[in-house]
Amino acid sequence: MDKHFESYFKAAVSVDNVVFGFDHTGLKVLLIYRGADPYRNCWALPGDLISLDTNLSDSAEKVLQDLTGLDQIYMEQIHTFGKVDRHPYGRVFTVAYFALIKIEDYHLHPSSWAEEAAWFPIGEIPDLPFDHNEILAYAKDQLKTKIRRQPIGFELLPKHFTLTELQTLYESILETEFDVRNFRKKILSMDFISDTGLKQTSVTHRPAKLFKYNAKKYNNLINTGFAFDL
Amino acid sequence: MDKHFESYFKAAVSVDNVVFGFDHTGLKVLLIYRGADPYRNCWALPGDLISLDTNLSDSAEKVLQDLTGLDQIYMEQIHTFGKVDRHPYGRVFTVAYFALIKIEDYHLHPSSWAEEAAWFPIGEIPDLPFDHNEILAYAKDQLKTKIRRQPIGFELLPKHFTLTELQTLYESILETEFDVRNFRKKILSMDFISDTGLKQTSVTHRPAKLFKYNAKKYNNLINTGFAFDL
DNA sequence: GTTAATTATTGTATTTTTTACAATATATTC
DNA sequence: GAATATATTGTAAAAAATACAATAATTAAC
Repeated sequence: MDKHFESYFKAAVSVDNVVFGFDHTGLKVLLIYRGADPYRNCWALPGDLISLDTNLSDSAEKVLQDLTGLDQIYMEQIHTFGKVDRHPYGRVFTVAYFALIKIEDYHLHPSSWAEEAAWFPIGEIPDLPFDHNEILAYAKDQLKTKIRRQPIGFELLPKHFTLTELQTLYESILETEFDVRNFRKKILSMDFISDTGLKQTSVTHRPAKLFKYNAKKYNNLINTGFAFDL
Repeated sequence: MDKHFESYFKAAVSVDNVVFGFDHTGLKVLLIYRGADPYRNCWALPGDLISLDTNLSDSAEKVLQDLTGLDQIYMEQIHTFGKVDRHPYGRVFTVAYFALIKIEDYHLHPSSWAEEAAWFPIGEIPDLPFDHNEILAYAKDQLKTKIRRQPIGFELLPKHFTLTELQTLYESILETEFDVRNFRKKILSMDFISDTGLKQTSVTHRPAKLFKYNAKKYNNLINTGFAFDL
């Protein structure tokens, strides 16, 4: 390698995950309380510097795995942020991912770099270090766009869910309202949500039917030119 | 800074641009003939390592500016590629952008790192170094998705264009066909393509009306909830 | 066990959008 | 002016989106 190249190999790259969860109170983001410098003792997005011997996507998955202990999580790269001064220790580019998890599956697994982890309602995010507020805003925007065109909303719900829960999810994320009858007609006509035959229990009113998302049926559909759109 | 961090600051980051152009023969990509190692004397995507003192987006714009001499080009970050072994000189992450340019505005401005630059039809791309074929495939896919939902097709056409040219552009990129009457009805009903009052000259048949894209009208529309969709 | 309270479920008519389809118009060249 | 080439336009049918409210199933309270 030419001597000329050396000056370029002085950057670091990190991954930052925007982990979304959802419950009856609305959309939530998982933040960690930093236990190490820089910005020790701040709430921040879970993220980490990438080791030179780890692939980019593996790094993002590892951060999430360490944090949640969960496997097979829906994850997608959204954007890379690279302003010169975004990190106090030097030139650090960060690749942001968003992840969708079923909040009920989550149990606290703070990593070496996190003293604590907690869900924050999307409307009550504190000031975050680095450019994490910007990253989060970008991720929220992407989620809104993506959830309308791809069947990823189900990643945020329990395996079995009611149509009311599904509608509430969409209304909450898209910040809009749907007519109950029309929403159900549309969702069911897509034919990849199937009735489980089960019903809610322990509710104090008429129990709703439980449905599940059928990924196989969806995949068959898109091969025939179908496009999910809400 | 803790000694612990030093091992992370040994990566480089580059930008690679997928520059699309369009003429009556179809969609094209701008490749450069590398004049420097590694992969000297290969056709490749135009790109460059990022200096530590340059913002990410500025780097991407500079590569394009050096190459084309053009300003105010439509550009968008698409994805970051970071496999461990993608670069022979060390750990290099690359942030890919796509750019859309009006092919007629382009005049050759090879940079220090490019001996030559040329348009390649999208169907006749040679084997490229690094993971550039993968990046290009990703970019093409993104273009297909994006061009249906945002009025970016106009970035590839001359300022004044005929509806036939516009239709051919969409048919070519989306690899589909539209009915002439329905296409025109739909486009014109959107009301942000305006008749210039001009007509084609030097054609050997009935000359077509020339239209132009009205970005101001489009921006007004989206503020009223309108969503472009083709 | 009847009533109240709470949420779940379902249908239809109207409007809007999409689709399918072919004849006429305007220019040039010979 | 006849031939050639592309541009331009309308209408009917089908499909999708919208607007709108009454009935059903469960638990809790009495």
